[in-house]
Amino acid sequence: MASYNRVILVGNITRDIELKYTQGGTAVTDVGLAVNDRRKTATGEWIDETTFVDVTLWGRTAEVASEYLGKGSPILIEGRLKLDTWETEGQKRSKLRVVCDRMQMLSGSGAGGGSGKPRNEGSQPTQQSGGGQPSGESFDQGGENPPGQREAQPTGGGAGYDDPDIPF
Amino acid sequence: MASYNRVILVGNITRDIELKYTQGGTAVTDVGLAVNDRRKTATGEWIDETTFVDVTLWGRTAEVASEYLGKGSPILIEGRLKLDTWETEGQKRSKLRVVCDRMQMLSGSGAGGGSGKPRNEGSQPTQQSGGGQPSGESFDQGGENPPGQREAQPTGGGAGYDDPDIPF
Amino acid sequence: MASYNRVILVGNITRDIELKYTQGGTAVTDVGLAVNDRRKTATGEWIDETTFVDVTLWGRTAEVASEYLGKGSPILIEGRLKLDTWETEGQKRSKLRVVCDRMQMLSGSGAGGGSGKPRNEGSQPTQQSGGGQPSGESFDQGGENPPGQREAQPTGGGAGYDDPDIPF
Amino acid sequence: MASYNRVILVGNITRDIELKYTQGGTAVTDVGLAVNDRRKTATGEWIDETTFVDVTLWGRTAEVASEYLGKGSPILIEGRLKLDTWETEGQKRSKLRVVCDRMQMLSGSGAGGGSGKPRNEGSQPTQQSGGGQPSGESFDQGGENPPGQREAQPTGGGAGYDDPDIPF
DNA sequence: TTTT
DNA sequence: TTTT
Repeated sequence: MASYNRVILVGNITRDIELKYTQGGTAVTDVGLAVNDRRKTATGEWIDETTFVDVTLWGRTAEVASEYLGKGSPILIEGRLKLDTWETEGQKRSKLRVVCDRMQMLSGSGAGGGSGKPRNEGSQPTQQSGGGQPSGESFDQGGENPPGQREAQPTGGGAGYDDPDIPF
Repeated sequence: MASYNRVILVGNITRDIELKYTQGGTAVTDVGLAVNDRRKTATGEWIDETTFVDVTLWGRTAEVASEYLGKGSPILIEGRLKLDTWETEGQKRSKLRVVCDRMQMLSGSGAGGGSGKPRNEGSQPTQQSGGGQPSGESFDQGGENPPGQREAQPTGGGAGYDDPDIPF
Repeated sequence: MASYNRVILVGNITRDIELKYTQGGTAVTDVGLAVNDRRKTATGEWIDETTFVDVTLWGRTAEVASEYLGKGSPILIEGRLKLDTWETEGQKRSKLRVVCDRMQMLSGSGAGGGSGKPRNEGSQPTQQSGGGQPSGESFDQGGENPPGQREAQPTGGGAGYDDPDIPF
Repeated sequence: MASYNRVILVGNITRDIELKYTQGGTAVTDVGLAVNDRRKTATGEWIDETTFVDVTLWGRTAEVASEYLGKGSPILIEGRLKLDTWETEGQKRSKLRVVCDRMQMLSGSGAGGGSGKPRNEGSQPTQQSGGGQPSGESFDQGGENPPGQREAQPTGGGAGYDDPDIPF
């Protein structure tokens, strides 16, 4: 019954970012991430092993990514594993991906493909971006907040499960 | 400029939970956590090393903890390191603690000190509890949500930084 | 160039554990893990979403798992994502899995399907088990060790990349 | 009984690195890390909160850090919390620190204070460095290794718990 | 292909 | 005691 699901990756984006919007107006994008690992074989050689992962960004995080990041950009992703399942020609298929809860750009200011100037239109720059998902109802009754809340960007709307644009 | 701050601990609660409320009505509690580690010394002996950490829970998470958990209860905590600083007798002091973003009870159903029946009054049982901090404004404009949002318990209010009850 | 790859999961084992040995004598097993998550839909309902992941355990960790764990057992896994790739009928296929670096049993002493008595033959009980992979050469020149090393179970041999039993 | 202890930090080094060696010849260093976080206050302002943490690096990781990193260098640290305890003037004191299991430089090649050319003498460059602690005895019986072992730098010796140079 |  |  206990459960926990956390993935933390640092890697490079493998293709330019295509921002989409759900019917409901929520930004989404599927970022390809290459995570390189060096490890030693039995014979003592170092091999490079790359893990390619698809990472789904939602809401403001998706928008920020599409503005500031592109192919090659280094990022840190915090998210969770998610199993997509579908059927093709009567065949059940499934695929693990990562749904991003938090994204952190890692390119130094000045490095290409990274932070600094927006790629597309202007917008308030966001180096660290979390929570593409609106957290539903809030019980905030007085303009007060406990301290310590993470940078949870307001998201630009939301889309229901029945949204035809959402592939999962 | 890049930054990331994540702590994940599994351990046992070292003392019963004292729920407090800030002036603004937000629940808070400081949970003592003992994390045991076994490691081998130079001489090949196994030693048990315990790390004691104070973990701050906010909002609904704090309430859930005080209802269902007590001394000895095993839990998983996801949070971040936070440096408290203060002055005593002209001396600057500081202390690292963990601020909890997510709490997961680990006691099996039926085990003492854990989940199952509430310790105090009734309430909707919550096995996994995240986000004691209200996420501020929501831009949710139409009852739609992107899928994939974590179980973010509604919090019972909020308290500002100037809240005298909040020790940090 | 920077990279990091970390997965932390808590879930339940979905099938009994089949221990295998590589030609070189290393224990391996592929554990099915079900990670349950509750999240809220757009309409405010709670849905249960389960992520099924295959987790590869090596060496002593695999042996410990096969001795003490079975279908239903709750465990915590620390590992990394790994992309398996192969070809079937001229079709490139790939699949993400998790390779376990560390395993932690979560069943309370007394709970079924968990720690406590070995499932099969006897062996020194190991609650937390890490590092199925021998770390290769050691430069340890004096029988001394820095403190703080994690419980790295001795592994039962090793198998090279060319080992025909290893599927990746 | 179950336990887990994991810390993952990205931040900037706050002071130049002083490499020390234990009596046994193991390299050690205590790195100051500043982890910056932005969060929103009750009144909607963004505040910057910095968490200062001491991180202990051992063995090859310590050496690599002292060669390639300095004040300001961005790094990712994977480690565990450790409670140091001591007594001053009859007063029990304690302090949480992080013991590093893995270090990843994050400065782009070319960025100052980071990777690229060694700071001091030459050495094989190591971007990602893990495991300052020798893993103790190995049961490797045939020169074979299972695949998938992480880049575990050979460590430069080891030091026992009774080593007077080791402050914990 | 699945666990609580 | 502090970094960007």
